[in-house]
Amino acid sequence: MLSNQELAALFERIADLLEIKGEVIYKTLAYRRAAESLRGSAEEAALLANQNRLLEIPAVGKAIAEKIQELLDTGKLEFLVRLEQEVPPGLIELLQVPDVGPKKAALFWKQAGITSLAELESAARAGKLRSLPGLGEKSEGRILEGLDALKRRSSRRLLGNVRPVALRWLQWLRAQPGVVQAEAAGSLRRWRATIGDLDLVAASENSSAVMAAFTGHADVQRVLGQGENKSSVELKDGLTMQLWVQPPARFGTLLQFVSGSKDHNVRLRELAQKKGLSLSERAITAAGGAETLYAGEAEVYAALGLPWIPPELREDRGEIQAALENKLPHLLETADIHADLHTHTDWSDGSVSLQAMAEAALARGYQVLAITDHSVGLGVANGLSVDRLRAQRAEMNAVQARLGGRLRLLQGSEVEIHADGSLDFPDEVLAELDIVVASLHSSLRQPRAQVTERLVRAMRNPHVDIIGHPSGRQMPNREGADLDWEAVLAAARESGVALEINAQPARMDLDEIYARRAASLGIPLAIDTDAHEPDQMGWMEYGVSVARRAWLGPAAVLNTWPVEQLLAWLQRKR
DNA sequence: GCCGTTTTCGGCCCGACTGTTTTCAGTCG
Repeated sequence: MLSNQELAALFERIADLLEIKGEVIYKTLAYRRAAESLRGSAEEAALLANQNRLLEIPAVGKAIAEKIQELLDTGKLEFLVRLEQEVPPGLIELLQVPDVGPKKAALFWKQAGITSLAELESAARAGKLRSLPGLGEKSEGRILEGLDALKRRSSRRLLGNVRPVALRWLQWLRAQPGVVQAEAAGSLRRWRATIGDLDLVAASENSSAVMAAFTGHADVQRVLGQGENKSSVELKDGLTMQLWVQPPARFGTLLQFVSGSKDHNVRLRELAQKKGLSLSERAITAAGGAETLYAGEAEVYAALGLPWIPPELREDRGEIQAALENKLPHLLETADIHADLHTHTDWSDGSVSLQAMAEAALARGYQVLAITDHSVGLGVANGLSVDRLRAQRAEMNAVQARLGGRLRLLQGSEVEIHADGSLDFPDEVLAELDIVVASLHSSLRQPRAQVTERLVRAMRNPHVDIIGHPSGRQMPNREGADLDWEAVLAAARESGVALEINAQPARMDLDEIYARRAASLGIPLAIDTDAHEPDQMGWMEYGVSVARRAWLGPAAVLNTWPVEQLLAWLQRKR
């Protein structure tokens, strides 16, 4: 059974091959849009196909729907098989090289017989590229540098790793002479879980001085490009970074443009066009050619008849339509959170005492803290036996007595879900706890039916309150379990269990797609840091960002609820 | 290939930067 992600990858592949083949650009664009739309859809195409509803997927029309159906029915696609006979699939990897696009890939193939990265590299080293039409020595050199960069470059990086770097650069940028204003934009501003390049924007009347300081910065390894409005560098650790500069009067359109996403911007520009306007990073231009400049981003949206759209929503997942109808959601904010329901102490694999975690929660202004150390089955994490669990309750009571009414402690467990779906503690032990988070940590690679049934069985245990990091993914390397999400969500709704948005930057699990779908089904969500030390409680903002990208407001999230309501919910099945 | 109260046919975002091309094509975001 092909997942939406797998289908999307196949349509991207088709788009790449068509582009190299020289197909009209709008056809390849249609495949890419369909792929992106599948990625953003929580409803599995397989399910929609059964209900004859494939055409409901945005950007999927008759031709692509038929191809999805064929892929689901047969696991193959005749159209793609033929395409791969026409265009060598090895050419697709050439597109990863900076400065190599479909036209050059086709040129290398047709005029030099190159069909792989290895062949491209040996041709470049032998000086055979410079004689191709439209290329010279410099192009050949850039391609060699690009091949090197490709080897150094790891995949996308975690938001949690890049964000601190970005904030330091922003501080540096704001301190440069002539810089009036600066922001981090791009996927960082949209809080995507992973980041490719880092995009910074600045307002200045003296862009060349700012650009010179940027490209001359001590951390820069290599300058990839330098102009008046835009420069691009590779840092010593391999991260690539862009800086865009416009005068302060144009900062609004610049910030809007660089924040993306690309698809959001395309939609916005189409909307502008319908109004007879042309939107760019420099201005909004009327049909007659008269420019209007915008210093602020909200005014750009206003000029198009829209309320300001929070960056987290700018993924072309219906936000422009919602804005047009004045139906944008009121989004959750970190300040709405006053509980963390999944944390660890030195009773298991956390690094500090229960008392220290409680103080950290107080320092954040929380009203509720759940301590959920691991259960005995997770031996590597020093999981608690039943005896130790009961001993921990005694310590918790003592700490609670010292805290008085300032913070409500909940004794919980992050209880292992065994490979068969049974739990690591017997029911009578779970019944003693204030809160139970059940999680998968092992045997994540079980077949779909098995791992789904396992999770469903755990949810049906009447003592389970929350499913922790439901997919089990760990970015960038470990994929989540191959779950049948519709079955998981149906079981969650039926059993009254909440699903976690785990805020660890490497997890961010549920992701925004399934969090949005879960909330639309009325399933409560819990945003938890899974902190193993006090500082990690600061990860809450990453969890909140997932919720915002999922269009969630405070009401959808357990840890914003008034304490009495939360406690009542925890008692719901007892 | 998709899509539509300005269209079921004829559109489909816009500009910066680079290299090679003497006026522009390719790539990128």
